[in-house]
Amino acid sequence: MQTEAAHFPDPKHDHRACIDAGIKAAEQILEASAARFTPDRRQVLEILLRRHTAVGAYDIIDSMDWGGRRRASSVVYRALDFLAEHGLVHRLHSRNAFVACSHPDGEHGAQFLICTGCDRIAEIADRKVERGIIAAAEAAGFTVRKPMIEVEGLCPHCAA
Amino acid sequence: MQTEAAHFPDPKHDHRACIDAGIKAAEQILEASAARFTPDRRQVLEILLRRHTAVGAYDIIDSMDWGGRRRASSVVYRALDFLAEHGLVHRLHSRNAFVACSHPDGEHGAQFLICTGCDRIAEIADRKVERGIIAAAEAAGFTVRKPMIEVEGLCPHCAA
DNA sequence: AATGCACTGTTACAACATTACATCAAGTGG
DNA sequence: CCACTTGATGTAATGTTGTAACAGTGCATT
Repeated sequence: MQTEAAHFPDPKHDHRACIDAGIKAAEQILEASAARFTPDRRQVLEILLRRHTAVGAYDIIDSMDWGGRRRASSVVYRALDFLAEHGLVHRLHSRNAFVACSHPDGEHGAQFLICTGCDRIAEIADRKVERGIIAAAEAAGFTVRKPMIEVEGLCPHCAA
Repeated sequence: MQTEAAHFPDPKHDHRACIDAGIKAAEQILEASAARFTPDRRQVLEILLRRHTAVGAYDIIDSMDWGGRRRASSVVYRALDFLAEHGLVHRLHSRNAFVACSHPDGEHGAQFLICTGCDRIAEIADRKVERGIIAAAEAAGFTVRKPMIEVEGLCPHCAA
């Protein structure tokens, strides 16, 4: 895997297109592993794709269109677990919230840049950072399984 | 600041000494900033120092000696907020739990190695990792304010 | 038709965290 | 000594996030 360029899209980018791309990618990935893309799962992913921010589970519930009838939180947590297993969403521990994966290509570690100005998230996958962590851990005899890196700060638009 | 060696102490180390050292360091730091080291605050810090693991707030409450009378959770959260402000404890977001700082020397970023075998935590402060994160963020035009790095894996004793 | 399986829906609850407000104790200036 | 301020404590109530357990449903397979 290459190092991916981090990406804070212009606030006025073609958002419809990036939602469609995310859904399409999900369809392919799920079809490839014979997993079902049910209406709840699709809707949860769409809600996350509609924003470039992290969204709390209960916020997702509020956004679900269930024809007036509100469902229990477990419905959404189940969909999120499923999507996370397939690498389509990530959990942001520092916010207790979830974000759509910006490059859903199977399992991958990731680092998140979280703008405290506009709440938007950029996901990067910098191999150098990952290697640095692994090296520092090894120096302590520690075997890395799952690095979690979440960085708060200001995106280019908010810093300006 | 130098890069600090990560540290998973031998399970049989002189634990009494490392608690005393932590308390003593806290006394100095708090005296220096004219902050009060009240009994609740001292006891919370001691409970965290007694373990090398992250401890949940309600677990701390259960461990407090209040002479039989249980206090409300806010008492402990207040003490934790205070200790965190003074750099004496850190919050582990991936666990919703708290850990005593292993080198309380004023403000510092930190990375945590979390053993999923024995739950013990090692805190490291690797400048190279920190610089790597900052560099990767800068490449996206992102200004780093507060990096959070928590790595799950296996400590030397559990890997063996 | 019977079976098995993945998914759905609901209740109840566990775990984590904050707000609001009353009270208390120590220090300060009158 | 008293009134006042400030920081800390005590408590109840509530808010937020996440799971466990179990019944039901739809559908493909045998």
